[in-house]
Amino acid sequence: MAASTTAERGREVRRRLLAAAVELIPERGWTAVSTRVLAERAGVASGVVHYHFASVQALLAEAALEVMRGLIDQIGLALRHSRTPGGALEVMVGFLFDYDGRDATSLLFAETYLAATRDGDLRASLSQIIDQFRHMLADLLAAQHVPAPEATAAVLAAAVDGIMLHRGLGPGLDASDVTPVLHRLLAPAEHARPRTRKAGETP
Amino acid sequence: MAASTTAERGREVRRRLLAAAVELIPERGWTAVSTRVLAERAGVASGVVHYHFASVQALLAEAALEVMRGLIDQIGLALRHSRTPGGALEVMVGFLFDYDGRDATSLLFAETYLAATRDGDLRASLSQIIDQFRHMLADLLAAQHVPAPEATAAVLAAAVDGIMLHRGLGPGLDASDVTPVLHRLLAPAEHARPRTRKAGETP
Amino acid sequence: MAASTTAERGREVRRRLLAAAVELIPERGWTAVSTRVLAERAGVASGVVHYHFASVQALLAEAALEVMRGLIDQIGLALRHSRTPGGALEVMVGFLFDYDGRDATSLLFAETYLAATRDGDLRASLSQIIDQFRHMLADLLAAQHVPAPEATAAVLAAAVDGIMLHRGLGPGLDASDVTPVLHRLLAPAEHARPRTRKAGETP
Amino acid sequence: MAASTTAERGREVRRRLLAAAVELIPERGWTAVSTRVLAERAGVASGVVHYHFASVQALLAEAALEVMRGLIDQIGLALRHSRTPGGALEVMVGFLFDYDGRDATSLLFAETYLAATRDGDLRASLSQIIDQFRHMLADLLAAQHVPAPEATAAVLAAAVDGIMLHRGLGPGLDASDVTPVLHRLLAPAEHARPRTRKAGETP
DNA sequence: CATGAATGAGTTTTCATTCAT
DNA sequence: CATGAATGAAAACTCATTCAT
Repeated sequence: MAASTTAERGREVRRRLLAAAVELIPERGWTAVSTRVLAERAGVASGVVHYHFASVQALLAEAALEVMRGLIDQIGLALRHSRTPGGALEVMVGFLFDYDGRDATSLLFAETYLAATRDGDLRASLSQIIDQFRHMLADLLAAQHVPAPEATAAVLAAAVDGIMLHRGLGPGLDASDVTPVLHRLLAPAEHARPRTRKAGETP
Repeated sequence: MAASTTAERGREVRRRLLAAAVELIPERGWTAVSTRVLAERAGVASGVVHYHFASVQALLAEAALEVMRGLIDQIGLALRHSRTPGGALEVMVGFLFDYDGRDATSLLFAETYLAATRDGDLRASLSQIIDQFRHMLADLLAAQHVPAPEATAAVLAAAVDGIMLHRGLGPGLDASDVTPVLHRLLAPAEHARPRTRKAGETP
Repeated sequence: MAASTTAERGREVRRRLLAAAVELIPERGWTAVSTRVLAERAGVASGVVHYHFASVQALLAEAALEVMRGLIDQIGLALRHSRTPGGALEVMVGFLFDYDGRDATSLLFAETYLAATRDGDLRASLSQIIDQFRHMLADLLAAQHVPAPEATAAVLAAAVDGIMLHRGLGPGLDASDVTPVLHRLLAPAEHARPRTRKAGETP
Repeated sequence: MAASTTAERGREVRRRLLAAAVELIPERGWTAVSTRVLAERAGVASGVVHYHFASVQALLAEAALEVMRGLIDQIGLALRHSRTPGGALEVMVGFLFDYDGRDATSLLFAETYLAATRDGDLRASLSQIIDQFRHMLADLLAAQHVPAPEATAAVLAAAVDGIMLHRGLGPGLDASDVTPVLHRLLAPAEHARPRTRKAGETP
């Protein structure tokens, strides 16, 4: 409202296009999102898409990465409040089971993973996001004395994505079943017989 | 050799089309495999595709499912020879790290998972394959006294697919790092009981 | 007429597209010949263009080269009947002034020359045609004892094209004016003081 | 330096646009020079093009004609210093072989010639430039007693452009081969009179 | 069984030009 | 003077599918 300069309206249109992409990628699938539907959904003329973005691919990538960064930041924030490995896992499982594998967000993730296999730039950006998340999670696990925190974080992150993927195929993976099993990934530290660890040792 | 009846040649053409699809899905992506390209790769006339298959989608689905069934049968066979939970896991990790996440087989899996989110029939078939595999793995784990064998099997299967997906993004997930962490998924029965760990043992 | 097999009708459509290109290149200019106008002029559906040709460029190139080869063959044929250098020149000037620099054929030549500067394949093909013509003309001039036949042929061919180009800009280059001047290109043998030349000597 | 009035900055922008056009016509081809690219290259906003020029065509024409006038003036200046027909020709050949037929200047000439066939105004302007050059050259040839000076000038100018055009197709037209042949165009006056040729002299 | 020509709607992208600011 | 967002038509090209042979 208010000012509405030309530049502001331009930015608003750009934002609408990104929002349209976020809706359309899960609805139709990455490769089926066309200039035409994007423009229609955003309520703009078709030429506008390529005025604001170099290509449809670039628009989709920007939109998808924005959402993924947002969600991962959110998870990161929640994780920072957990104080035990079990707590961290509860947070992640909590997010995971907010989605059922066939909802817009899950599909957006899956579509983006796959699109990344065909687009080097997207792959690089996505890879960076995953890396950041893994490091953050690893730091947390390390602080909670989970052994092999880097590898554990990597496996945990991958497992979560895999579960999301499998849940897309149908029911059969309930939080109540999955959670105790995932807990085992962090368990050794607790279950193992206490032993003395030398300073600086990489667990 | 032999007769080469018309019917036989027909089946041969059908087989060639399926083989072409298996090559092209990873190469170009599910939605980018076209009639023309399929016919070219199979060395047949373009009209043939719709003679043998109801649609391109149907052809792709049949081809992909065949490969997936084949690979999963292979894993099942290998699993049957394992006698400990650790052995079973070695088998799965062995298969997983035969592929690097960007090879034809990994891509075929990923493409098929995603295509299944848009195609009900494909989803049903794929879901059935995964289910079968889960049950088989669960039976195996149950026989080896792994607790919660169904859930463990489900998480393990999902984790393997998730790791495959993440490996597609770039390096950073080596078998040597991943394997010990995955072992924990099966471990609790053993770990729960205090035991002495030898020096240098990887937890 | 008669048989009209599918294949025959296909070839006929292809021919019509080439003919349409030959008309449209001079009419609209090389870069302004679009799929749509080609299909319209040929009386076929738009998709047919890319069924028969890899690209519009490829269609235009094939069409233009065909015409150029045809005309140059015609000139070659006529030249073979000339018995003196003057006669050869009359033939070329005769052809040149059949066109006024703004007719379809002249424009097709000019357009093709220019398109060749942007398309490597076309340049190679056109270059070959010009080379052939130069060699043929050089042989003729050599047989008629014109000194430096290769260079003379090259200059003569270039001059003819240059005159065609300039005639496109407006009047001012009449055959009656141009012909005697062009004759000088062949003249030295006559004008020069007779001298003894060794066999095989390149002047 | 100094004032930098609004008007001055306006003229500067105009100049930058013309310079951009001179670069872009050979780079991309006349018809492929777009408003956006022009504005980008000139470092100005896209709307500016239509503020300073009636159309892109008009901008391109003005830019191209300016360059052509400049080059022809340069040649004219050099010609004025020549005192023999041979000297004049050396000047022209010197300019011609400064370019290889595929350089920016040659392409600009070729592009402009062709654009002129589609644009009446451009054709008129270009025609005038060529005419002026022909008259100037003719006067020079007349002063040096070359017969039929007008026609000779016209053929010479056309031949030079034709050679430029042919050189664009590939190698095969070296200055050392072409020059002696072109000399014949002016030669009759000299050659007609018997003379003694020194050994090694290039005819 | 198989062919391959044809269709026509679909795709992404580029464009000159306009106009409110 | 200049900006830069927007328009809508047009570009080349691809596609699954149909069908006469």
